[in-house]
Amino acid sequence: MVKMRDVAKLANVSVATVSRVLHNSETVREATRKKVLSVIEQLNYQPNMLARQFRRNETKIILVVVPSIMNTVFSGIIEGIEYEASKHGYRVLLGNTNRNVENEYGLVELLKQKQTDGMILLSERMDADYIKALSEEYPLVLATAYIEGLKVPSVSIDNVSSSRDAVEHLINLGHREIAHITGPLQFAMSRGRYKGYKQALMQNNIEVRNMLVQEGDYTFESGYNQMLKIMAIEKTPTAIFAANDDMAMGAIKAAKELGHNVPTDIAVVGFDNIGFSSRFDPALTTVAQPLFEMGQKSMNLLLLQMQGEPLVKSQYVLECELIVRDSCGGKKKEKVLNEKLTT
Amino acid sequence: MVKMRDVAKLANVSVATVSRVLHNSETVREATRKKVLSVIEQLNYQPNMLARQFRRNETKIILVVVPSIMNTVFSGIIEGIEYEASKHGYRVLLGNTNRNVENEYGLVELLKQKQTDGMILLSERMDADYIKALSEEYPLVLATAYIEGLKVPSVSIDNVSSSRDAVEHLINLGHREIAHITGPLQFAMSRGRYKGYKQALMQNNIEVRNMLVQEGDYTFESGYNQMLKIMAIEKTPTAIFAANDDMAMGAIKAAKELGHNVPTDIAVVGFDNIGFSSRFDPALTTVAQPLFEMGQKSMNLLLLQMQGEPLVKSQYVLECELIVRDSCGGKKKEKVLNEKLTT
DNA sequence: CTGAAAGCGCTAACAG
DNA sequence: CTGTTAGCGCTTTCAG
Repeated sequence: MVKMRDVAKLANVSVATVSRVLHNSETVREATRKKVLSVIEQLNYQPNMLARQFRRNETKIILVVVPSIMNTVFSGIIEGIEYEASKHGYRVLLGNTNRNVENEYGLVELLKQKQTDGMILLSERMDADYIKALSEEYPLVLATAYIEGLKVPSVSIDNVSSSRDAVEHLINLGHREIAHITGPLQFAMSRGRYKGYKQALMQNNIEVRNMLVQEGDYTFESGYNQMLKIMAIEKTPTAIFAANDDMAMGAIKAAKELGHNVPTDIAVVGFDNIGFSSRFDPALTTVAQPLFEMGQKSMNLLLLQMQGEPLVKSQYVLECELIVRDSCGGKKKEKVLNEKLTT
Repeated sequence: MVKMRDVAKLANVSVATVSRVLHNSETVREATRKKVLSVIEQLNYQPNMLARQFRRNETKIILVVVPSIMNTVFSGIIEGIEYEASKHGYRVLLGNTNRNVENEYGLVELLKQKQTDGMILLSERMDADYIKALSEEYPLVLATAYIEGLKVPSVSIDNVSSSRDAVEHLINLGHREIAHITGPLQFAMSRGRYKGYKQALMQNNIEVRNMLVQEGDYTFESGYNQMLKIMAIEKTPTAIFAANDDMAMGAIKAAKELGHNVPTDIAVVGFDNIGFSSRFDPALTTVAQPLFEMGQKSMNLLLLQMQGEPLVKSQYVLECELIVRDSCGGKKKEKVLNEKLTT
């Protein structure tokens, strides 16, 4: 392996000069720089990054911890992170936890051992106090997840108000019997979306009926199953608000199987605007999170920390947008495929 | 930052001994080991991995280059890779290229600069000769992709025979007018699947009609558009074989919009068995790749290379399986949700 | 503008 | 079984 010494020797300069050339230091005579560069080319010299990282004690790599890589919500955020990171000379690597906390703790080691300069967490499985402590010692940002009460730098959405908006849309369409399929209620996110649902009903003087609220686990199957349960009760609802798109689609599948038409018999609204929601039949009305922007914001927050800046504001909440498609009957059936679809 | 010297000093031993304890060397007296370990705990010592990596010239990290993270095919393979990697003390990091060759070349730098011990490529965008040269110098495995003629270690499926099987299934159901929506034909994968389609027809004395073959680009939209084209020709087909599930679903959407029923009017078969294929309406008949196994195999091939073993066999082709669901009418409509769905 | 030299923290001979 | 010590390749003062 050709190293800096070899370059220096052949170029008749010192290793220090080679190093300077490599870092575009201003204090190198043009002729010297040219000579060094040509020798670098000639020898096909590649700096040993391990040595550099060791010496500088930084890697220029940031780690994004994802609970699952096959989820368009995460990939959307990651795109924003990558965009912003590359602008600032950082490389993004992903650590997949497969929704396993153990793996999450394992990846944190990379941070502690300085193998990555900073970390963005796209989940909230780890112990809150642990995360808090970690964030005091290392550059860390929570995206989507947000720990109530803890001042850990984070970027999230307002689950409550965006759910409220979604449900209000249904109310405005004339629905009064609206069911809700929640996510697991141990997650703040699920509770937030549930809360928004209740607020919308209450603000419109609609009674919240417990029977109409069923807890799913964010999977398609749970949406399907909870929908069957909901449709088995005496006074069936005319609309469903599911806490995510997967469950919304499961619910629609169940409704169809029971012989109901969506949206004419039952209107459905989801949450997340996953890639498939526009392709589903019927195309799903859903709440879109500003994923790219969340990624950017997270990365910026992380950069500030890595630069040692004091964070004036460390918790950001971004706006969601309700995407009205066919599943809620809120707009006339029109030609599909007229919006940009992501795969 | 507490370092080995600090531990050594407090434990009254040399740094060498601390290092030995850290590496479970047998040649340390139990008492000494205990003492060192307790001091490590007491000081909350974390070895500086950058130093270790630099010194040992290895990172124990392998990099998986993915063209897109929101693709269940890739995530399936990655799971297999991770499973096998962790068994052998390696950590897996993902590099997302967003289907951009530039990014791919950029990630290769990590390998060249020794920031990762090996690399698994889940794509084939880079120049074949470049990959070949790279693989001669560094541990490298191609998964799914496979470069015709080049002896780069790879794990793939037989696109030709698995497509042939899929199309033969349609033929066995009585179809003789079978259309094919291909992927971009500059990819060997697309050509392979196309070839399998033709072989199936020819082996059954069915004429291959050019009009029935349309080139898509693996997106849902292209499946939709090509299907519209296909259904516009005079003698419309009774079955469609799409080169992937996304296009198959797009085709089904088009068929539905044209007033055709799937599968009674038109049977559809896809390829990949992506997560959504079982949830689609109708559930999609498709070719499942042995993703997990492919991941395992790739990682094993990589491990052999990293251990400097000579590869006796470097190219592996694994078997696919045809999953018969509702979209081809090949089995009676039955209760859904009876198979394990992945999200 | 350039060179000499001192390490960064750890590992691995080698010597005891 | 344990300690001493020489670097790994690079960056970065400090002199010149």
